[in-house]
Amino acid sequence: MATIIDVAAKAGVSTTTVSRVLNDYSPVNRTTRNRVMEAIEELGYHPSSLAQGMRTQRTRTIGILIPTYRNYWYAELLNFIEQDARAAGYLPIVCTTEREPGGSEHVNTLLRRQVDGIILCWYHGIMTDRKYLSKIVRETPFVIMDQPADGLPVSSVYTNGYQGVKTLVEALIEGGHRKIGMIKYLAENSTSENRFLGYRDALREHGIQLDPRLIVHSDYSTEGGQEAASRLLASSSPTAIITVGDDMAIGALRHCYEHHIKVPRDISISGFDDIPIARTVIPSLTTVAQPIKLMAETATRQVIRHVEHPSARRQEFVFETSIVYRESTRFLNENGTARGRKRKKE
Amino acid sequence: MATIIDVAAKAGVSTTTVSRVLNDYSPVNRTTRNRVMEAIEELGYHPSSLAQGMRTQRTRTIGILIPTYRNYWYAELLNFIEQDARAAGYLPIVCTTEREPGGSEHVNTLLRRQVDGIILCWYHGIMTDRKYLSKIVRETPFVIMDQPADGLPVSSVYTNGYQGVKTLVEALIEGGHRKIGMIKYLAENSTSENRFLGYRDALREHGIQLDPRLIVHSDYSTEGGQEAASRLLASSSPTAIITVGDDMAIGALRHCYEHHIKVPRDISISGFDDIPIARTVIPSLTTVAQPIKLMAETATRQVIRHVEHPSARRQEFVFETSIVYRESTRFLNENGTARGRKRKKE
DNA sequence: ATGAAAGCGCTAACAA
DNA sequence: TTGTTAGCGCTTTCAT
Repeated sequence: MATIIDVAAKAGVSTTTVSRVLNDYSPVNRTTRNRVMEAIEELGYHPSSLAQGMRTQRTRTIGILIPTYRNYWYAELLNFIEQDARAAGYLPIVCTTEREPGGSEHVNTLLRRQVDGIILCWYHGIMTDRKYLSKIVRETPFVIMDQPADGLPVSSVYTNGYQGVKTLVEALIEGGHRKIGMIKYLAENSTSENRFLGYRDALREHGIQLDPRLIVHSDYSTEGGQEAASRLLASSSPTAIITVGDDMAIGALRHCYEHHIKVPRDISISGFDDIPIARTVIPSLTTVAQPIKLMAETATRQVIRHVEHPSARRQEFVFETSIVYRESTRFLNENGTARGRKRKKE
Repeated sequence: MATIIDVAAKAGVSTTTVSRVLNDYSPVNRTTRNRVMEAIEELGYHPSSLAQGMRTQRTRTIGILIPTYRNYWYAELLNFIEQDARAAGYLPIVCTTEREPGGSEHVNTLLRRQVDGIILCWYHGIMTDRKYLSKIVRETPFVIMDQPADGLPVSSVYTNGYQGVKTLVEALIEGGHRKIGMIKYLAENSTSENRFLGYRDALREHGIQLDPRLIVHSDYSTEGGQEAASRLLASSSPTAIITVGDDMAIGALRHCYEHHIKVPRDISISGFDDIPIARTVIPSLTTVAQPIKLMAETATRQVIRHVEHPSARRQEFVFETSIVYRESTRFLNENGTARGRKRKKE
């Protein structure tokens, strides 16, 4: 690979001048500039990001920590983050934490690479080492997604899952459902837990007793959802099942199909996230949608802002959800049907 | 961030010694080593990959070029590649090319970052600039996935899609299907085209005339598949539809559902890839499976091999597919049913 | 067993 | 408008 020295030699100027042309600052004579440009062209020269990073102490990379690529929600998120980061001249470097839930290992990997900032999609088990985390966030701009910052001096971007699920469950109750099953994730995962609390409070406010047999745990996977639905239906007979993730809901659809339980005739099913395939599965999935594009944009913009203005105020961004009613749910009475019809639907 | 100088100062040794401890070469006195380790620990020191990369001209990163994250096949691939790369001490850096099909822009981005090697998932439109590509592959280890190297001095990893589709179509024909629709991608995309040729030859060898109304084009997306199915069924009435990608097949399932065409009773549908959700969709999808884990492993191993042994011979790895029969296809006669039953099934 | 010093490719004071 | 020079943090001869 050609270096700046080669270019300088070829153009008959100093490396400084080449650098000036490259970075387009301070006046450079037109003819000199042209000579340099030509040399760059001919040599197929591209400045080394490594050397630039060493010198400027800025790499124009941001690290992204997600649990896995194998989840439409994160795929979608990455898609938008990459788009926005690129537009701002940054390159995202992604680490998945699925296999090493500790996470601090990955943060180190990113830090060693001198990433300028990190977007952390929290997850159960990850970064439980708060002492470590609270030290790191002082040195590197951080944005936490999916969870509140919880005292850490970082910006955070997440959704009001509590209200989303609560609204959905209220609609189901008003639609005549009383026995509503819940497939959730571990209580330690506050994202899942908040969604669960929305479910609990909706029931409570409608005077419905919480039935432990209607609550089962699972991971966020399709297989997990399928298996959880089987457990749920073995021990109780809900008229509706809600889940804290679309993948699990899709798994539940599959379980019902295999056991000749018609959705939504025999049972209503809903998810959370509104991943792209939610509208394609059969039947299409009622779900609580997060404004993912906006969230990605906010997180990216925010982390870059902190990089470029270290003293910028840390902020918390909480987005509201919207319920998307599709084929997988139905209301059991006139009232519910009527209310359902009034809602956003497709 | 603490530097090696800070560590050296704290431990009362030279930076050379610290480096020796870090890289674990040449004898270092036990007590000295311990002092250094302590200093490293106390300072929370991690060597800068940037500085290491500058000095050694090796960054232990590999660049991955894929069209998009929003496709289960690539998500799956990334998952395995990351796993294998990490195990070998390399960090993958992913660029998606969806929005800039030219691709060379992205290769430059990666090259500037001094990636040690690149895994390129070819795609229609990407890297049509062969002159550029043929220059680059001489400087940086490359592995091309999904396509043959086609004269370029690089290793390649792909599947015999021709044979996979041919076998599937033959089974369908023997199962009584005569009018078989095909949803493919552009002819310029050799991956899609090879799969198409398998279809064409299977028909030809069974004396079935190729009917242009049975062949429609689409992108690799779910929406595209849905829309393509609608076009296909508007102009002809196949008893089966095969596609060159699972996403498109899932879209086709959706189209049929919306138009009360029962799968597989009224029409059989199949995909290609065997993405994880193929077994979950309703009905579950018959598809041509690629040995993705093995392919990811091979590509990763191969690119690292070229990095570490520049003179290593370039190789071509062609994998065979296997047909996974699921619920979305049926045979129209005894013969087909019998043959179908004998096949790998789940 | 340890250290001094050069240099990887670039940028930014400072000088001219 | 252009060039000289120092130095970012590390590794690696070459001495000692």
